[in-house]
Parts: sequence; C-alpha cells; structure tokens
Amino acid sequence: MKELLYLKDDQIKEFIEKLFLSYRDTFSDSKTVLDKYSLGIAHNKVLHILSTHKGITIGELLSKLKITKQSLNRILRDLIKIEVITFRKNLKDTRVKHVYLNGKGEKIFSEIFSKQKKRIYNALLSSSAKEVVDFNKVLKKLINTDERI
Amino acid sequence: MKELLYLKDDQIKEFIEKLFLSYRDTFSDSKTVLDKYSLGIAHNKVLHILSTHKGITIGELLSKLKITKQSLNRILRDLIKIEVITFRKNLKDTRVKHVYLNGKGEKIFSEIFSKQKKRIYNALLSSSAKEVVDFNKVLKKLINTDERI
DNA sequence: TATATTATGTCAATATAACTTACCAATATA
DNA sequence: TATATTGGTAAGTTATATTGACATAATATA
Repeated sequence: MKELLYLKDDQIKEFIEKLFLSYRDTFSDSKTVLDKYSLGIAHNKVLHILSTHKGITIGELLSKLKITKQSLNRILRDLIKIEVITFRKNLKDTRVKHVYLNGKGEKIFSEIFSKQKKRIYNALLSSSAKEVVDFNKVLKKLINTDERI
Repeated sequence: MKELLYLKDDQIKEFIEKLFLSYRDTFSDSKTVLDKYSLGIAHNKVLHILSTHKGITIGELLSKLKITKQSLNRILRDLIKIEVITFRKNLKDTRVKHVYLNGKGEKIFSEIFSKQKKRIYNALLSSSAKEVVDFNKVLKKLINTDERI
C-alpha cells in the first residue's frame, strides 16, 4: 500500500493506455471471423455472454451490456436472421425469455473465440502461475463492484 | 508454463470479459467531464496521447490511434475549436506538424485524468507491489509487440 | 376485479465515431 | 524533374448506440 506513493501520473497513464490497447487488440483479433458472418463487435459481445451464461434473460443481458433494449434488439434480430440463437419461455413467468446459442451459434462463437484465445494463451504461456493470479486479482479490482465476475 | 494446461476455456472467457469491463469502466469514469466540454472518448484518447507525447506529429498520432486521418481530423477540428491544442511546424521538414496541448488543454485533460486515476488508485491501493508488477507484466504481453509501451 | 408494474418489442429520429473513395497542395528526395 | 511523403478535405456510408413514444402480454398488488 505504501509503495503506491511511488506511482507517478505517467505510470498511471501507461496503465490506462495499456488497458485500452489490450482491449482493442484482443477484440480486433476476431474481426476476420466476424466479417465472414457480417457481424460486428456488438454481436461478438452478445455471443460471448450467451456462451458463458446459457439461458440468460433479455433483462439480464441488458444490464450486463449496459445498452438500451433498442440497441440489443438490433443485435438479436441479426442473430435470429442468421439462425444462431433460440429462445425459451420461462415456465413460471412467461413474460421472461431465455436466450440460448444453438449448434450453429456455438460453432461460430468457438471460431471467434479461438482467435482471441490465442492472444491470451501467448500472454500467459510465458508467465508464472503467480503472475497470472496477480494479474487476475488486480484486473478484477479495476471493474465496478456490481459487475465483478 | 505447465500450469497453463489447467486454464479452461471458461477462465479465458472471463479474462476477455474482464478486459472489456475494465476498459469500459475506466473510460466511463471521465464521461461527466467530457460531457461538460461536449467531447467524446475519441477526444479523450487524443488528449491522453498529447499529454504523454508532447509535440507528436500527425502521422505518429494516426499510427498510434489506428484510425484514418479523416477521423482524426474531425477530432482535431473540435479540439481547435475549443482552443486546447496548438501546432508547430517542424523546422527541418515543414510538411510535418507537431501537436501540443496548451494551458487550457492541460487543465481539461488533468480534469479528465483525475477521474480515471481514482479507479486505478483504488485498484492498486489494496494490492502489493509484487501484484502490481505482475499485473503490468501480463498486461503488457496482451498488447501487440509493435505498440508496447 | 381493477390497476399498476414488469418484461419485452418496435418505430422514428438522432448522435457518435468510425469507415471508404477520391482528390488536392506543399514539400522532400531520388 | 519525377516520385514519394505529409497533411487536409469532401461526400457518402456503416456500426453502434441513443432518446422518446407507444404497444402487448403477463404478473403482482390494492
């Protein structure tokens, strides 16, 4: 904690710069695959969430993405059109819709994901287990408490 | 290295998710200040680079941002209009323009930066020096070699 | 049961940040 | 002098998001 006092503005600026670059580079990795299916980064994010949160509801999707339902709807319409997602009604509350990737959706997402995975692997491959744990720890603290994974 | 074999897809997905969230949260911190001056994230990024790279040329700015010069020009026009940047011609090659923040620009950027700084501080405050070093190490590896800071 | 609230969908208009294509001027260099 | 480089600009387009208004169906509550 006391070590922090040594942190100069320029070092913090570098952290911010690196956060931006790592985000930009990681998401640009999947661009070629996304183009193949005429999808964008917005679709990528939804596919990502659907793959980790099977059966997520529309409302949960919205609060995760922090976009309006109109924006989400555009994305979902595109995903319906290329037939990669399916819906199931909640049995108890039939207003609620659960969203799933179908087989084709899983396939396309794994194609996208394998590109991004390479970057993470390469970064972690040359790191020690301790370094990875520490990286994860600090990264988690950078995220708003309510959205921590 | 061998420890890596334990890295499951779901853990890698979480890394990607956290990268996105930390980027989004950090840049949303400055939104209130940006709004005050009718600026966006694109302007934020340019101000950021100008503050760390005083006298950067247009070409260098372009390759750092990886956007087209038409896009950059829109941003620079806005920054000229609110009078926060100045230009100086390169004495040896007068085609080349160097860009600087003026006093007002420095002031506005420090206003923006102080918001983002808080998040970084809070994350690092509860971390050990070792953890910060490890975080930085791994983060750097996630960035394309040619743009590493 | 009547009313309010919730979950979702959709239309229209707008904003922002980027893009492509194309062309131009000034300057530097081979 | 011919070509390359640095920078500027215009028109039109795309991707992603916004706000506001309105609709529908289902559920919760007074």
